[in-house]
Amino acid sequence: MAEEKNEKLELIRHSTAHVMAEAVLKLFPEAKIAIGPSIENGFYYDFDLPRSIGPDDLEEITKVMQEIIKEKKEFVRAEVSRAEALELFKDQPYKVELINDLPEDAVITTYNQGGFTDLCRGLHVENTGKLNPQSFKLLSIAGAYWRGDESRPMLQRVYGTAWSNPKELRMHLQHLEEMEKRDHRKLGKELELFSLHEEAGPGMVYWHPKGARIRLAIEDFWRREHYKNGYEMIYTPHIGKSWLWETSGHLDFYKEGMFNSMEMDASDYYAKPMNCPFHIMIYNNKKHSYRDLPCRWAELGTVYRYEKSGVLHGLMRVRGFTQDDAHIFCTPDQMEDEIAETLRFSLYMLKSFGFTEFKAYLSTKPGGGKSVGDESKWEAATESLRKAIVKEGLEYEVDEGGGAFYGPKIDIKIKDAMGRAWQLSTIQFDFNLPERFKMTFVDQDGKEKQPYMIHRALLGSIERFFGVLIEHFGGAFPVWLAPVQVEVIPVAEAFDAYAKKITAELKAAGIRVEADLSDDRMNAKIRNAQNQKIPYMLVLGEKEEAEGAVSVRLRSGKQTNGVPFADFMSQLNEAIESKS
RNA sequence: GCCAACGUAGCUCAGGGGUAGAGCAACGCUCUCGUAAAGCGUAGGUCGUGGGUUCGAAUUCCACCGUUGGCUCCA
Repeated sequence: MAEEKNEKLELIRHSTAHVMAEAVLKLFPEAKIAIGPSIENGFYYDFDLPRSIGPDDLEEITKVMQEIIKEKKEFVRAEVSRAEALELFKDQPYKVELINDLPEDAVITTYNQGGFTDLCRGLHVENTGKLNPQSFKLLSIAGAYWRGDESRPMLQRVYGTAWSNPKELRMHLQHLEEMEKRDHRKLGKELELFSLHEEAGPGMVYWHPKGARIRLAIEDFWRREHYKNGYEMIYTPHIGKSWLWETSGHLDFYKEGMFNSMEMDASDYYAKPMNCPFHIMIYNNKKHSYRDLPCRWAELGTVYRYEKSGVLHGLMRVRGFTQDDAHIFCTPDQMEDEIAETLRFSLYMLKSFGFTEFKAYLSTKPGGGKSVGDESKWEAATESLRKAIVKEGLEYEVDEGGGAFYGPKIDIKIKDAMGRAWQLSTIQFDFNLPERFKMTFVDQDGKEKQPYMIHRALLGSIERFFGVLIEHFGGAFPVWLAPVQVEVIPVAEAFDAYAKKITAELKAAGIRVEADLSDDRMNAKIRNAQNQKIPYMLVLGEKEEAEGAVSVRLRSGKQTNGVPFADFMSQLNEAIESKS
């Protein structure tokens, strides 16, 4: 059923793209058209236009599209020879390029909807009348390179969304609005969590007190769990001499991603784009026995990468960020257990933050000699990754040849409350650095051997993870993460003393609590606390003071009056404990 | 880095060649209040930065910086 519906929507979307192309050609007869596929929730079409278009043009295009739809023009499929196709599209250079790139034996098909013919393998709805003029909407215009190639011309891409009826369209637009409301950049401002400052450095995150409280709650939990799971914590510097980056190979392969060097005492220092070389310095500080292994060393390591200006995005893509990094150094026969354990731990951590849907991506050895390390190592490592995924019963996809040159990896993507996928965890083998830094351990047979090195981040970067959390919870963090867990609200100044007493007791119990002693009216105080999405509001007045009780209002609006303070405390602690 | 749009008060936004506007927030005063915004008042801006055009630029033009939507990139 669902699949059938998706297929139908795909036809609608792709057909709408054709209608848009016809409309654009009507308005801009000299336009060159490129490609126009259906995508998730909609479609796009790429055009090479005589001038850049804006929102007003979208309206014009929409009107013309609606007229075309009303004409109920039939989509007619035709098979043509290569010569015919080239003749047909002789004024459309992008189409000509596509035709020339089709394999020898390809069956070339076109779709004609009366007046407009497009090179297309189909399929389409029977006629434009099957589309509803009120159930599509052109959303945005963006630049896109022809065939995604930076060196080719930049085309104008028009994005649209299309549905089978106006109600579905309305629901989708509402969904988009909801996503906008949850945007971490907007909520970060409203809830005073963090800020970015162009004058102080783009892509550098400033954590405000409330954001810092959440971060500390995340980090405390993270450290506790890492110690429980056999990790040691280490700290390493933020900058290092060029020797490190020459040895690691970063200066050869990754220099444009690094901040420029600082020259001091005739040496060049660089801000670290990765923590690995530093962890290796600690490893290489002494000779290791097989008995020492595995070493599991974790660090919330802040790294700096000079990301291109156009890719920065709130907390999701920044230039300075903290990886929840760890490196595992182990013997070949420990590898399989270590990988399985790391994956289990990773899923446990993500589940603790309320994520329930996961998908794994296994990336294997790149072809064409673009990799280091011998074949047998790659095979063994890839197999251990695959086994771990299967053991956890995870759904997974294999990205054949998608691994980095230095080793295979697993990436874990989660789905958030809005159904969007985010890549968080990564577990990667590294066959490059142990070689370059000449890492060894002494095995049972007394011979020096190279350890396996596994690089892993569970949350990814703390900044990005925070951004994902903000959007996942829409700013309404679970109690254990909420920057302010309890807001104490006296109904009038006369009860400030009781409010202070309750606040002090909560604070002494380690609760993140705030009292609103402003001269706002109680209603306004509730509204403010509600807008801050504080999980518990304690309203205190004459009755509560007399009974030593509190009236509890949840951010859901649910309230229970006259709760004995001790009862509230245990209810609160239970909520914190259960991470709900 | 590329294409496009945008940048006005702490925030959200209006204005658009001739003395810079609103709401919220802030501050002061009055009100002492029972579950989503009390009232009055005060203060707050080189209109992103630099340059050009003009008698005069926040407004027009150019360059730069940044943000946003995408593209490319993310060994």
